[in-house]
Amino acid sequence: MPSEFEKPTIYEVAERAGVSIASVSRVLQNKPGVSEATRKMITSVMQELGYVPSNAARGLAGCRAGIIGLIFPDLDDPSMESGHETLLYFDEIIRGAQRAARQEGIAVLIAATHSASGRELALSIASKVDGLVVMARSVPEVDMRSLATRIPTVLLAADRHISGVDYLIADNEGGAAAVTRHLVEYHKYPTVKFIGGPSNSPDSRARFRGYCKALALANLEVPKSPWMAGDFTEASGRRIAKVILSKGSLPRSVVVGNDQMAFGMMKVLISEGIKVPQEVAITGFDDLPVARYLQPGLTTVRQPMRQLGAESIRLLLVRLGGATSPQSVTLPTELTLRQSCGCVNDDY
Amino acid sequence: MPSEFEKPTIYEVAERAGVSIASVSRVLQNKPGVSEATRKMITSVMQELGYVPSNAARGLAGCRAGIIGLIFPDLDDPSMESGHETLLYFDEIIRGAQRAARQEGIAVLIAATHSASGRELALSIASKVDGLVVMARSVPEVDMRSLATRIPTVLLAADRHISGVDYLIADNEGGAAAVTRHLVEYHKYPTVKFIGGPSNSPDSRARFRGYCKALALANLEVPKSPWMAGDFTEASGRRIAKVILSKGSLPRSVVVGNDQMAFGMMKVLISEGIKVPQEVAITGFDDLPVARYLQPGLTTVRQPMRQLGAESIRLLLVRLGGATSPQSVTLPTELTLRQSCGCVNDDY
DNA sequence: CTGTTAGCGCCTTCAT
DNA sequence: ATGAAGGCGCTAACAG
Repeated sequence: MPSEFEKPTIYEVAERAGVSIASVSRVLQNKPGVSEATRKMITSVMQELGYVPSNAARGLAGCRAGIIGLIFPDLDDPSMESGHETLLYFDEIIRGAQRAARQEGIAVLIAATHSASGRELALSIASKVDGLVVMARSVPEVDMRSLATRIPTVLLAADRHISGVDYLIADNEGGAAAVTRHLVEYHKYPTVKFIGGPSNSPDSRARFRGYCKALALANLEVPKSPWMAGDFTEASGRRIAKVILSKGSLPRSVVVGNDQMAFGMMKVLISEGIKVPQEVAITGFDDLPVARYLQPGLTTVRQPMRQLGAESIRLLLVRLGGATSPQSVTLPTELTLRQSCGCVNDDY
Repeated sequence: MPSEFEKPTIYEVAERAGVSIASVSRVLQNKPGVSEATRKMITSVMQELGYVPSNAARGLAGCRAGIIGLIFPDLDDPSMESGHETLLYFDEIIRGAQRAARQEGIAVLIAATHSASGRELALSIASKVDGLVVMARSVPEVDMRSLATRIPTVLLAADRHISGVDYLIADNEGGAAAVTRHLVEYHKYPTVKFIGGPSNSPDSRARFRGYCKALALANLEVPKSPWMAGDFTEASGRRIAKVILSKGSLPRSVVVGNDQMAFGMMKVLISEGIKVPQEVAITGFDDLPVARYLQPGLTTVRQPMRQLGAESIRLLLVRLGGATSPQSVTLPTELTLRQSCGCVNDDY
């Protein structure tokens, strides 16, 4: 404990102000029961001393820690040439959460669960925070269940398997249905294939459902399962594109489960001389920042990532405020037309 | 306190194990003085109860909170069409820090200082963490000074004005010199202009210095100040490009202070029919993920953002471990050649 | 309106 | 090797 950093305590403030710690505490929390005079007096002493209440002590004394934990899977695929790709999506959510939290005066703790460590990390985090926002697939379901009994939790983009937690999801089904319909009805492409993500991803499954619904609505044949599937990484998109190329014939259009895979596919296809969208139309899902910079611009479904983050905090606060029953919220998605679907839309 | 969430305490564990809390505490910290038998016994009881020590209590009892705070400026410019742009840079640093922290078993609290709030937020954060990593320009220097006396701090990308804190910087000067030299010596462009960022940005200043050094080394005329300057946003890059266009004549090449401004400039120039790099060569600084997706790919200087994040944690831990004197570390940057400088490098 | 007094959960001597 | 007791800084009843 090499601490040259001596922080003043509530006692010093009280003594210096000639009052009891109770009054100081009251002032700290803007509670009634203090005369305006002494309140001012105390306030000024706090300023003078540069007093900052110890969060630990507060937490212990029964109050909240004033911290919310965000848990995300650490999806970074070391096989990727640059580790950048997976970040964007979560980072946007984190940013949204961070801002909402700050408005409420509470801090945000972030934690990425390295594949294995799930349980351990989650518990360690849980002991430091008042509530948890957990991204689907970052904590094994068993552990999630036990976690949820210890601490208020909001699950992001997850299926509703666990009771007693709040759920927050983007309208994957609707979004996927919208792009599919666009391809089918507007562009009238003869074939529209679907490329899924990990089979255990609720997002991927919901998007596939939306795709199927759109097909059914157009009286087209509805497949039982995705045409092909990757793992939501750009690398898997590249792999899939190569498999497709080796098949000889190309589908006229393909709805890809997320942007990253769509990136990978487009790269490979274009580098092999295939024209996008003239020969194959491609759409993504998420609307990552990069989507608009691609050549051609990627038509995709925009997830309200910031809002997801912000809303998750709101839900948690409601819960912490003593909410009766957990909620389940779905945020809308939005079809974003660029050029990769065949539209001539100019994005700039 | 609508808490149906009952967490077991060290007392429950002790009672259930038929020992005193002291022993439990010893086990918790892997301290000697406990027989192997009781140690096992206690451990199993903890498992059984799903016991997790309260971080607040620990903090209070003199130990550390096990949390490090990251403070960044919330640069999001509402005037930008999409708020994405500013994120990438910080997010990478955060990611790096987050990982390094997790390896050390400590958590990371992130906070973005909304323009005004600086001081307040910083203090609130400071009470929750053991140490602080602060990005330049996120906290006013006065406040930073007082903060630094209360809590161990690492300053990122900041000038060394404050004593008693650690400094961590990327080699901006060297990087800028390297691109400039590339333009001058390799491409032999007759003119090489420099576009700066905010005048109060240490990064911007250092990069300008590097640019000047390279010019001097080539016996070229060295300007007193940047040719023009923006505020590091894409929007300011667009504005600058328009100004340049209105001048009539274009410089053959320009070293831009960061990637975002370079993006903005390229967009405008290209949309006005100017050929990059045939008519104007452009380089950036940072190597944001998007840089490689642009047409043409942006030649830039790569900052080791992840490493910056990781290293900042390491420095802080050294300090928390009772380091004698604060350090000052500079991480190398790397010239990344793509097409916007005139190279024919194929990045895929 | 103000002060007193218990704890909160854990760590840490000091005894045993 | 183990247990008992005090205290960390603060909040939350209670008394005055």
